Amino acid sequence: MVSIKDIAKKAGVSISTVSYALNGSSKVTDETSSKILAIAKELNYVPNAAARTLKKRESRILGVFLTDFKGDVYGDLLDGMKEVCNAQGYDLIVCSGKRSHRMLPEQMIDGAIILDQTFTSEELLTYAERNSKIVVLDRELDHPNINQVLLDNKAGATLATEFLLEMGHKKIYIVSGPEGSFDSNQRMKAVRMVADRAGDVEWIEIVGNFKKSGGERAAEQVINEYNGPAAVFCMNDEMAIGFCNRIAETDLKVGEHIHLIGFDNIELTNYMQPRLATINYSKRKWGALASEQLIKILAGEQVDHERIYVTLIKGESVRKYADAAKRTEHHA
Amino acid sequence: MVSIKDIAKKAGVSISTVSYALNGSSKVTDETSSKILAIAKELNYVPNAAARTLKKRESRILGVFLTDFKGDVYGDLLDGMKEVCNAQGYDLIVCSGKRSHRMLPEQMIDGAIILDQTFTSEELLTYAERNSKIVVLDRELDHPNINQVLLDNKAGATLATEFLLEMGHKKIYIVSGPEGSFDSNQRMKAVRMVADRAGDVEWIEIVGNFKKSGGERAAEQVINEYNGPAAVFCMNDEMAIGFCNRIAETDLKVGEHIHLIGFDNIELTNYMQPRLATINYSKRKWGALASEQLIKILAGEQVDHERIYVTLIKGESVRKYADAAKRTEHHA
DNA sequence: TTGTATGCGTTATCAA
DNA sequence: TTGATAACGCATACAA
Repeated sequence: MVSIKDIAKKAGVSISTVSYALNGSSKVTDETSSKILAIAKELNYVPNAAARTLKKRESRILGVFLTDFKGDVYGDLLDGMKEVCNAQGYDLIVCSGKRSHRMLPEQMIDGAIILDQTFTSEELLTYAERNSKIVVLDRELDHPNINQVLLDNKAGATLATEFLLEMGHKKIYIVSGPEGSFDSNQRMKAVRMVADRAGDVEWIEIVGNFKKSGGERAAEQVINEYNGPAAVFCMNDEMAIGFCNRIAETDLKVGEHIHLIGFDNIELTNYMQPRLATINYSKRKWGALASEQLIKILAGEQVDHERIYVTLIKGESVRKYADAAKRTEHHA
Repeated sequence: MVSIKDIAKKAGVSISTVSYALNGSSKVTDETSSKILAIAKELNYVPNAAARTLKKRESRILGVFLTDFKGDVYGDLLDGMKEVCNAQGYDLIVCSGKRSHRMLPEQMIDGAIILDQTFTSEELLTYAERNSKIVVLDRELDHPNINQVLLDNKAGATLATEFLLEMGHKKIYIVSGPEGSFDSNQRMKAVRMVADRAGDVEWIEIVGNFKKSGGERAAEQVINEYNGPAAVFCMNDEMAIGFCNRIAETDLKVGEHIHLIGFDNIELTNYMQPRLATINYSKRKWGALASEQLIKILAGEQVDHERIYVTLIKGESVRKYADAAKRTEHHA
């Protein structure tokens, strides 16, 4: 490993001069500076990140933590984050798994964006209390060192539920996320509100897990209880896909007997037959905003919580109850 | 920030005793050790990663570099890597983009797995020469500090091409990856070999880019030149999807007029209508093996290059030429 | 068993 | 404009 000490020796100057030259300080003559730079290049000098981080007490690296690497949501989200980070002179690293948590308190990274169920809120608050800067995308958390950039879950769930009602459906299954999921709870509240206000709606909650398996299990129940067209709101697209997979093994048809809407508008929904109705939002914008907020906190700026707006995407996976009933009759 | 110095002060011992105690050395009495541990906990002590890395000259972090975060291939691959890394006491971070390259030479990470076109081979060789440990998944590179874990591209392309031939196709379009892509070049060689051996086969190369847009552009050309059933080998599934999307806007039908096979067996292909024929391999195993190799190199072990085996997945996107011709006739 | 002292590679303060 | 020197937090050889 070649260090500034080696350069200093070869150049016949002190290490501080080398440091200045390498960092482009104007305190050093152009002549010595260029000599030093030449030698640095010749020796293939590369600064040591650990030493720099130790001394400067910052790494210029931000970390984003994901529950797992498998999610279909992440591509654009991470791209949005990276773009902003890089533009602001930060690197972005993606981490997953419990043992990676340490990077935050150990100050390997300057701040973290959390979309990760393996962090408890207590854990995050502890880190925040010790002065870690954090942006959360998957929970509400109140702390001066924590900022929230959340999906407008209530608006999304309201849009989805109202869409089902508008299409004349009276029996609605809700497939939720895992117990304790913030997104799921928010969405459930909105569903309840809309359904209760509508009056003559029967709605049945099925606890899911935001994974395909949850959708499959929910489908199982819906199939068993089937006695006429039913509407289903899967609280994310991945479960909706699992749901469809299980339905495809039966005589029931999505968009005819089962009317299905998801949440997230992941790319795969474009290729489903029929096209899945779902809730859309800009993943890229979400990521970009999260990074912006984190960088602002790091700069000591005061920032408010942010919200990501959502829209309804209609798809043939949901059709009118009347039509559906007729078709079913016809079919029977 | 609380450091071992603070603990030492509070415990009335020296910093070295604290360091020993924290690292579970047997050199220190259980009594003092537990006292120190208690104080450490009380003060919320967390070791500083930069200092530890600087001193120990290793970070216990491995990095995987991806061309971008959007790829559909990555979920299981990264999971496989993470599993092995964590089991061996390493953390895994995922990086993308040119500015993240520095993490390798700056020794923020102990080693790197490369699946990233933004690295040139010269760059990687330079790092290897300076003693960075590297595993490449997307090119051949010969250096004591570099190991290869490559897909069996030739086998995959051979399987794909032979399948098209077996199904009676005589006109085959090949949609390649971007200029200079190792995977693409390997696959092309195999295609050439198989096609030339078969004799009466017309094959047309279309330069692609491994992205949807490349598939769309290729479809454009195939549509324009269409004069009867044609077979198409897109060198990855993503291009095959773009291809399908463009075809869907015409009267042509995949599996009837256009016979399409991809490469990668990404999840989305399960949901395509008709199901895309493609080449499959275990992404999880690929990732796991890459991590294993890297960790072995780091441990100073001598390792040989590895190969990931592939299999053919038949799908209704490719049907027999005879049938197809008949159907086309019927259709006309 | 514990303490002293040194160095990892940087940055940055203060003198020269 | 440059140099000597002191940190940053930790691990460890060596002394006590």
